[in-house]
Amino acid sequence: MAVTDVPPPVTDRRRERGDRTRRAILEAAARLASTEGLEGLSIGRLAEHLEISKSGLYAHFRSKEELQLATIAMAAEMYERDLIKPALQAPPGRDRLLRFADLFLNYVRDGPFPGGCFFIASTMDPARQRDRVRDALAAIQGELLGFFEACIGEARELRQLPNAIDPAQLAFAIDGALIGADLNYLLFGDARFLERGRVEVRRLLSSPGGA
Amino acid sequence: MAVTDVPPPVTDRRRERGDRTRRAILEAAARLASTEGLEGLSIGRLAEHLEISKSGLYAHFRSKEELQLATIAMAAEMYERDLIKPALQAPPGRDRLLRFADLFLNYVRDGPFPGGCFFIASTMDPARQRDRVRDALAAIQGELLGFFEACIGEARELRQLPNAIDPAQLAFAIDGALIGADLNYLLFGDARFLERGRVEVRRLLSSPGGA
DNA sequence: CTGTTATACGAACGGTCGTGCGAATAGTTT
DNA sequence: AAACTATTCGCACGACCGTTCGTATAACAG
Repeated sequence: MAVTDVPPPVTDRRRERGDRTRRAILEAAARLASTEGLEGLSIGRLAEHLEISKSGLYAHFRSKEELQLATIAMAAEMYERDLIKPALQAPPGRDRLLRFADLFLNYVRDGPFPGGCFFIASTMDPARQRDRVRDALAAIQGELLGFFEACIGEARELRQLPNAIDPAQLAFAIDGALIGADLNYLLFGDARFLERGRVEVRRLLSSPGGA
Repeated sequence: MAVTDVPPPVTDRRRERGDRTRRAILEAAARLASTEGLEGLSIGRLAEHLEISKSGLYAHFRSKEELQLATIAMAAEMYERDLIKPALQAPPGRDRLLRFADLFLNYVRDGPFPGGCFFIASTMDPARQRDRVRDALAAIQGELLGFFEACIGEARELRQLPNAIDPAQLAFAIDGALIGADLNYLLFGDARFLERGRVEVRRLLSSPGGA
């Protein structure tokens, strides 16, 4: 049966162009969605911003929900590339977590998303009422909390944190400090809140206070 | 000049009906805006939900922005009545702050706003790009942080907290715990995150760990 | 009663939304 | 060169958006 299962001899270089524009669309969509929201992001404005036609853009997605899901996936890819991977260069445990927090807080101010953290903005978006959007966002937030907990577990093994702490609770506290920094920074336009987030994460990870 | 400056002898009871419907509109608007967002809240749907005509509703406001601002004011009034005033019944200092946190977290789950905390949702809303909306939200968030700091100051005078702590930093941390509880609860639909918020606030206010 | 005024309504406006379709274009393969 | 196909476009649709306006209603004043 699988006589011609050899993949169509790599010939299809015809799809390259489409993939490139698709990526360009999604990067602009992610940027725009951080300020306009996933639901408020309109296909017309996005097309205008990219200087292509509305239908030419729309041809890449079967519906607005698909565009939203693809935008979330693109944003996740960007966070992976810009924050997670660099943080993994730091030694495990507390150092890695501190590195991530610093990278994140700088990303809020100088990163590609003018509306602060893309995922915090999306979590509060009306689009979260679509089940598939909610599931996608929850999966990513779950991975983030898992990453925090993993670092905390490593820190505990390295005796950087007392054994008594609850990793899930501490991960929640760190997450809250980062979210609070993002929100207050956006609302007041005052970078001191980013510094408060930095300080708070360090305080949470300095063992004496402990669990 | 002011011969007839005596205010029209209180006669105007004619405005009573309008004020009542205006309040009804704004309460429904605040509820709806917590899920649809301040910008996504449409006049048509709001009118349909209230079973009045679109123009009848619109007559109460000169523009959508005015509706948004009035909705924010109504929500602030509700928070004042349901959270701040009751919290002030508790003794000053740590007790008052803990009482507020508990009230807030219950409000997220059982309060009149199906989309969690109205103000957290609104802060991430595209409507924040309107200057007057942003200013109104920032003023309220500023008052909240101020309330936290005041309680922390009282707690310090009552020797419930060490003198070394930074009230602004601690207020920021408490705010972050509450925001994180709201966000994660909405995203995962898991009430354990509300409990994590409760625990975190208590941990932050138990002096030993301190600043 | 008549007159006044606050309140609500119906209908319509110009625009933009998401979405579909058939034709034109461009790039690759024979 | 011709044939094929991925990509893009122009155009149109029905629905809803915020907003305006003229009109009806209903409560009060005199």
